[in-house]
This record gives sequence, structure tokens and C-alpha cells, in this order.
Amino acid sequence: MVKDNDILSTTFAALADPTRRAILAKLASGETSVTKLAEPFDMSLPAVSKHLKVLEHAGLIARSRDAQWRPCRLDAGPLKEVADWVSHYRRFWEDTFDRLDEYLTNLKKKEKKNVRRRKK
Amino acid sequence: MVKDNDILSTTFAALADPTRRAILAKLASGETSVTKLAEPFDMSLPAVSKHLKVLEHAGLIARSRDAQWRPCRLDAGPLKEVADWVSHYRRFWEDTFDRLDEYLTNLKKKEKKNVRRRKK
DNA sequence: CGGTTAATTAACTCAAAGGTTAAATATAAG
DNA sequence: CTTATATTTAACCTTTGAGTTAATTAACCG
Repeated sequence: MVKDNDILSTTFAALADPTRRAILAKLASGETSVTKLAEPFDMSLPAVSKHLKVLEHAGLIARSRDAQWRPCRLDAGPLKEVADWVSHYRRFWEDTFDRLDEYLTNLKKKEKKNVRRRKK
Repeated sequence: MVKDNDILSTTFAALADPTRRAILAKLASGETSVTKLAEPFDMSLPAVSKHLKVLEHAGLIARSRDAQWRPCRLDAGPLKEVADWVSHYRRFWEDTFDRLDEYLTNLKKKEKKNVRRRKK
């Protein structure tokens, strides 16, 4: 269950759908109407409307009113939170530190095993 | 619906749960058994086991066998993909003034590069 | 062997996600 | 006022996700 007061969870959940990520990508080139956003997708307009609601609720887009159109624009604020969160793990995919960490973890484990065996 | 062959969707979906992110955080300080991982959470062991399965399926953790223990270790590979994806939007939270054209040119170049890399 | 510990699988519940079609709303244009 | 266009809401369906308890598997230990 995704808790509603958990910004990161809401953001990640919103991003976990290729349609929604495609919408964000499109909005990166500027404000667009719902119909234009929906065009490339093989789904009904209400479906796209729902995706937009999810993105809006996650704070990833904002909407205004222009006659009968509801133009959407990108709001990347929550994406900064994502970038910050993932940056904490950077050292794990840069292999130098990765190997060292794994080595140290292994070493610790073996020491604990030896201690346990000696005590018993 | 999250498509199974879509790595980013699977990764984001796995990260959209605070329990799973907490598990990853714990694994950042080294391999641990399932029971130890489960300890801080107010849920049953099978529930944690399921979370681990989700993380494993997303390639975010790997498991080995040590007697009756199944130690888990972090695998940050998919997190690099997340970092790469989100980095495309960096300008939107960094720049106050409009550099849209430059951004789009860059994005297109990077996307082409990624496609080539995946096909390889 | 029999018992204990670690972890998973099975079977189930319940809520939420993602989609549909049909109806409703809002605004503009004749 | 009526009609066309843009979009949302309503009602519904089906699948998935997250949790539960009870049973099962796997490995160790005395």
C-alpha cells in the first residue's frame, strides 16, 4: 500500500507507468492540451485524463484553463526529490566502491561466524 | 498496467513502497538475513518475503544461500537507470530561465544513445 | 531420528490501479 | 438557444498489490 503522505512513494508510483512517463516527456517541450497529449496513445481519453490526475496529484504537472482547453505543464519539483534519493546509492553502481563494500561485508560476516562458533 | 518488459516501470513500481525503500537502505550497510531485515517492520515475515521477491524481480537485490539463511544484498544497477532517466529533467528544477531548445536537443541525443546501447 | 530455526508457498481477503463506455459539464461559435 | 469541441465524472470490470494465517520446505543441531 502506498501511503498518501509519503511524497517519494507517490512520485515513484506515478512514474511507474510508461504512459505517464511519456506524457512527462512530451510536456518537457511545453504546455499541451489533453487531447494532444492523448493522441499518440492507444487508449481512451478518460484513461489519459486519469493518468493526468495521477500526475497532478503527485505534483508532477499543473493545469490551467484556456477556454475549453485544460493545458498541462510539467512541474519537476518531485523529480528533484527522486534525484536526491537515488544519489545516495550512487557509490553502489560505481564499481570501485561497490567491490570494496562487498569485500568488507563478506569479511564482517565471516568474523561473526567464527565468533559464534567459538562461543558454542 | 505495468509492463513486465519495461525495466524503468518495474524499478519505479518496486521503489514506490516505503518498506521496500527501507529495505534497500538497510542493505546499503551490508548483506542481511530476511529475519533481520523484517525486524523493524510491523508486518509478518511472509509480507517481507514478498517485498523481497518484488525487489529481486526488479533486479534491485540478489540472494544467496548460507545454511538456512538467505542473505540479501543490494544490487544498484537499476538505480543507475533511474538516475539517468531523472537527470534528463534536471534543468526543469535547476534553471529559472528558459533554456528549452538547448534541453530538447540534448534529450534527443541522449535518447538515441540509449536506444543504441540497449540494442547491443 | 526428532526438534528448532529460517524462509517460502498456499490460500485467502480487501483495496487500488488501469482500463472501458456512456453521460455530464464547460466553453465557444453559429 | 443550439450545437460542436474539450474534458471530466460515473459506473462498471478485471487484474494486481499488499497484507493475513497456516502449512511446507530446507538446513542445522543434539
